[in-house]
Amino acid sequence: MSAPSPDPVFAAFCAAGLWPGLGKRTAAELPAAGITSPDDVTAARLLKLPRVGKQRAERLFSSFLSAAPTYDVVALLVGAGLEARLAASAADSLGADAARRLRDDPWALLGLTGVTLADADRLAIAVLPGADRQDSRRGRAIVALTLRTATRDGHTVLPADLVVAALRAEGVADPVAAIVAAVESGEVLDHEPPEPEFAEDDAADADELPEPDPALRTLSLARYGMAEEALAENVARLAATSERIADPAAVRSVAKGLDEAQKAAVAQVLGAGVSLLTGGPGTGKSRTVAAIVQLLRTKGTEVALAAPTGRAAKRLEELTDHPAVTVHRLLGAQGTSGGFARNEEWPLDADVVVVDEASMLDVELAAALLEACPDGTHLLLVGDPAQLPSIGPGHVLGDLIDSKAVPVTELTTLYRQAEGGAIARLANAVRAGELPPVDSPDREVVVVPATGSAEAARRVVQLVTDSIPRALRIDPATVQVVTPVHRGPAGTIELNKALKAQLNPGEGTVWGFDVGDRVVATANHLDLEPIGFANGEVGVVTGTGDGALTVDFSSGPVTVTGTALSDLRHGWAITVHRAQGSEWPGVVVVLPPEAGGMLSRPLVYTALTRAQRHLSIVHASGAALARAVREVDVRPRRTRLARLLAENAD
DNA sequence: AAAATCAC
Repeated sequence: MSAPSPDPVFAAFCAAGLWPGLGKRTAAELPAAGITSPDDVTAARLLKLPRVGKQRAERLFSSFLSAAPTYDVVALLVGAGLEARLAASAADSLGADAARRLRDDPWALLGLTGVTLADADRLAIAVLPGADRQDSRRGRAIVALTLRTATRDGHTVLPADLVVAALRAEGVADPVAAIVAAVESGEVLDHEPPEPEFAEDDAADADELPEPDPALRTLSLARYGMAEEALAENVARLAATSERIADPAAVRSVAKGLDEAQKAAVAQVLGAGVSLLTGGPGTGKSRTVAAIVQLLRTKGTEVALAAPTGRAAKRLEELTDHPAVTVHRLLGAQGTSGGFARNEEWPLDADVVVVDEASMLDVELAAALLEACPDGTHLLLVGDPAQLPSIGPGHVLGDLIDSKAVPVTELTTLYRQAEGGAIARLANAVRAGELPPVDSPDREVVVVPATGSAEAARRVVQLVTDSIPRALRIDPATVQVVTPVHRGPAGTIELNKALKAQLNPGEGTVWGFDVGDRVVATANHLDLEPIGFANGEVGVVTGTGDGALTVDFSSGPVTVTGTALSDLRHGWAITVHRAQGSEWPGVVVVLPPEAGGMLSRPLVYTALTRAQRHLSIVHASGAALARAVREVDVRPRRTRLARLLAENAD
C-alpha cells in the first residue's frame, strides 16, 4: 500500500495559514491524520487530530468549506509558482469569484499590495494560453499601477506623458491604446489640459486662440480624480449657500484678548461658507477657535468640532471645553473598506463645523466631510500648511490656499516662544525656505555636528543625560528626542534602547516596560478608563500590575491592559511624524545621514517647532539639510484641486 | 523612509 501523494495546493493552502481556525501546529499534524488533499477533509478525520474535539472538528470543517474562494486562488497561484499567502487578500478584494476573475484577467492581481508586474505576468503565462506583453488588459493594469504608485507619494494626478513613459518601459507598444482601455474600464480618468489664460497683449496680433498645452494633460485614478472634483464643487456650494450667522459687531463680545488678525478670523467664520485659519505653532489658532466656539454657543448655534487625529481632537476638546471627535467619528466611518454613515442623504446637523490640524486632511476624507455638510453649513479649516502633509494623497489645505477661492486669515504674531528668540528666528527662516547660520549665544538653539549616525546617536544621549540638564538646567524628563526614522543607529528603536539604559535601566517587567519608562502610544484607545489615550500621546509608566500598566499621560493617568498594551512603545525618542501636534520645553532633533532622502522643508519645520525653550540639533545629514529647506518640497504633490477650485470660483 | 483613521 503506497501513501497517497500529498496535494501541493492543499499543502500550500494549509501552510500559509489560510484555513481559519487552524493553527500552525495543527496544520503540521494533518498528514498524520490522513488529511493530505481537500477530499480528505471531513469532520470525522479532523477528529483524529490531537487536541481536536467534536465541536472543533465541525467548526474546522465548515471553515474549510467557507474558505473555498481562497482555496481556488491558491490553486492558481501555486500553479504559477507564486506565494500562496497572496490568496487571502485576493479573495478579500476580488470577492467570492476571485479565481474566475483572475483567470479572466490575471493582471487584476496588480490591484493587491506587494504584487509586482513580474508576478502578474507569471500568473498570466500560467493562466492564459498564448499570453503576451501587448495584451490590452496588461496595458490597462500598468496604467492603474503607475497611478497607484504615484498615489503613495501623495499625487492625485500624473501627467499623461509620464504614464506613457512607464508603459513604454514595460514593453507596451501602443501606450495610447492602454490608456484608452484604462479609461474605458472606469478605473482611470483622463483630464484635458487647461485652456491657456487669455492674455490681452497676445490677442491683438494673434490670428488664432492659443492651443492648450498637451503636456499638461493628466490622468488620475477615478477615486481621487472624482474626490477632487466633488470637493471643489462642494466648496463652491457651501460658499454660495451660507448666510451670515451674526452681525460682525458680535465679535466684540469675545474679542477680549484677541489681536486684530484673530478677530478678523472670527468675523470671517460668521460670514463665509468655507474659510481658513492658518499660522505656525504658537500664533493663537486654538485660542481663536475657542473664542469662536464661545461666541457661537452663547448664540445657540450648533457647533461640531473635529480633527483628523485622536490626539488633536482630544486637545481641541480641552482647549475649547466643547466636545471634539475625530473626523472619522464625526462622519460615522464604517470600517476599513471606507464609507461613511453621514453623507449627502444623512448630513451633519451642525451649523458650524470646525476642523483643526487640517493639513492632515487627505482628499478623500475632505471630500466626504464636505459632502456631509448640508447647504448653509459654515466650515472652518484650521491648520498650518508648512507642516507635514497628509498621509493619504492630496494637498487639500495648500490647494485651498493657493486657489484663492476661499477667504484665509493667516496668523503671524508669535505668542508662545520669545518672539525674538533663536528658536522662533530659525523656524521663521525655515518656513520661508532659508537656513541661516544659528546665532544663539544664550544657547536657546545649539547645533551639534556629527559624522555618521552612530556618532549622532552618542551625541543625543550625551545631550539628554548630561549637557542639557547640566549646562541649561533643563530636567531630562521634559526633553524629547525627535528623529525622522525608526531604523538605524539614530532611529527611534536604538535611541530608545540607549536612553533607557541611561535614564531608567531595568528588566522590562510588564510588556518590556518598567516604572519610570517614558512611552508613546501608537494607536487610539480613547475608551479606556477614565479618559483613554490617543495615538502619539507621550506618558510615563507610574505602576506595573498583573498584566497591566498605569501610565501618566499629560491628560491624566490611564490603566492600560490587554491589547492596548501592544500599542505602547518606548517614547524617549519618537519620529517627527508622531511628534506633530505636540511640544516640549526641550527638544533634541536628530538628522542622520540615512534620512537625507526623506528630508523636506515641512519635515524640518515640523521637527524644529516642537521646541518651546531649548532646541538642540544633532546634524549629520550634510548638505541634504540645506537643500531640503531651500526647495519647497523635495517632491511636490501633483494635484488638480487648486485649479478646479479657481475655475469654480469664477 | 514614514505615516492616520475606522469597525466587527
